Amino acid sequence: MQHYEARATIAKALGHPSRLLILEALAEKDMCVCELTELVPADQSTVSKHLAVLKHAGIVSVRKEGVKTYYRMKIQCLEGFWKCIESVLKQNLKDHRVALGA
Amino acid sequence: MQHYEARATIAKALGHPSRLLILEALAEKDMCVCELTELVPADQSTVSKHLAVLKHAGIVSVRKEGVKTYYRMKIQCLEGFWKCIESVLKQNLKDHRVALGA
DNA sequence: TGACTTTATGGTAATATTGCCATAGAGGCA
DNA sequence: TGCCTCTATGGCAATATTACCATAAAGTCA
Repeated sequence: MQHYEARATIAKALGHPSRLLILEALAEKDMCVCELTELVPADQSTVSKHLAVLKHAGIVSVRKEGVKTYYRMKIQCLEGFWKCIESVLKQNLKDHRVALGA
Repeated sequence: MQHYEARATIAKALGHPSRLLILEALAEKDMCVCELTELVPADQSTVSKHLAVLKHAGIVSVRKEGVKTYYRMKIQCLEGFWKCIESVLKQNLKDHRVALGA
């Protein structure tokens, strides 16, 4: 059962809109907390805590540069995953409309 | 931001060990609640609620057969995703050990 | 009909998550 | 040194999640 705990930790870390927004930004390039704070509609302390969650799950890594802290995306699995998920959900919608005769 | 809400709903649904156990079982074959209840170390009502979460996220579909309710996996994205995640995490561990000179 | 099985749901308590404020610590620079 | 920026953390209140129990609804079958 603890095999699933590790996976659940990853999934839970992905389970918040702000964190997904952060991850999509980090997929482009490393960013410091100050940049991410401008991006995310939330307090700096809140962003910092979201980043701690992602760090704890092993999804991002941290690098200090002077007074700034840069976060870096550590996994490349997300884009493909969401693409797969969304194509399935879109197909389901289509099937549903057909089933309704619409 | 609501684009991320939909994804977060999916991720949150994956964010519980019991639900991951259920999904791995459903990846093999459709199963009724009674079968899943034997599998998961939790009350039948708890399993039923976990299934409702998965259903709401669009990850599984439902089919009634007499008195039984069968759940079916609707997405095929999970196995590849976890494989990707775990290979990355494993590589990180390896790198970490090398960095320590172990 | 009555007994039984299967499933879902309301109630409720325990726990976890979230978000903001206030603040502390660390680095950079005049 | 003094002041600024950047970041993390403790505190706390609001909200969400989880799990169990009890129970109701629906199907099956004698």
